Amino acid sequence: MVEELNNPEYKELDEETLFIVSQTFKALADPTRIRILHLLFEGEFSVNDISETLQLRQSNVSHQLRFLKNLRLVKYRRDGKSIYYSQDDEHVMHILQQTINHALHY
Amino acid sequence: MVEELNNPEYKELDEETLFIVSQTFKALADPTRIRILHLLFEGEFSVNDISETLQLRQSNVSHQLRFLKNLRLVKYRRDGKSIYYSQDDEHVMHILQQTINHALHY
DNA sequence: TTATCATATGAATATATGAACATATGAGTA
DNA sequence: TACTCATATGTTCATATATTCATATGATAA
Repeated sequence: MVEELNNPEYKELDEETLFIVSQTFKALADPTRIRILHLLFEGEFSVNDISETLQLRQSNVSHQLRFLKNLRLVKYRRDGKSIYYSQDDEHVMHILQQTINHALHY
Repeated sequence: MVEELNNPEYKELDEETLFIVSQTFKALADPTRIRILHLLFEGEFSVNDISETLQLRQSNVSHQLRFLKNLRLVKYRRDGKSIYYSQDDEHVMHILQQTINHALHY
């Protein structure tokens, strides 16, 4: 049997997986997006709600939401003139929650 | 009782937590660092091992390891002329593993 | 149908990041 | 001690990213 430390059979991650994983973490790597997702733990919010609660420019919020929407981390629905955003990826939100808790307790 | 969507009691994350969390995810948000950490699932490797296995410049590996070391995601020990790196944060490595598996199955 | 309001988009800019090269460092060993 | 080798560091460059301002879009309500 071959030694683990010198294992010639090591299988690298394929490029697509690498891309998906890095993109996922990139979404969580920015303080503004973390603040938005953290707010969405509480429920559903319009762009304006988010903008006012977090004191961020409307366009900034909109740009970040587009990013999160492209990765399917959030979903939205229209109600009247407003568009309400909410979380749409349990797995990623769980990881965020875990990591926040981890950070809070150290 | 106040409506959830308009909750005046919402507690934002404090700045330090926000920083730690974003830094942690930043470490995992780059394909090169993911490849290095993924390799470290297999055990302990010298800078040269990593450089050769992953076909990366020595200085690039060294820079990335410093980043990971600053966040205490890896540790090292010297043996002879080489320095061997290994994982040093179970929690983060677990999250990486989870997310890789998640990506692989979708 | 038109006006209005909420949201999205585009362009510009400042900053952050990743990778490369050249070279310094410093422990091990001859 | 002096040399060598593995690793670390400083600098530079190209690219990516976050944010802002100005404006477009498009659905709703008058």
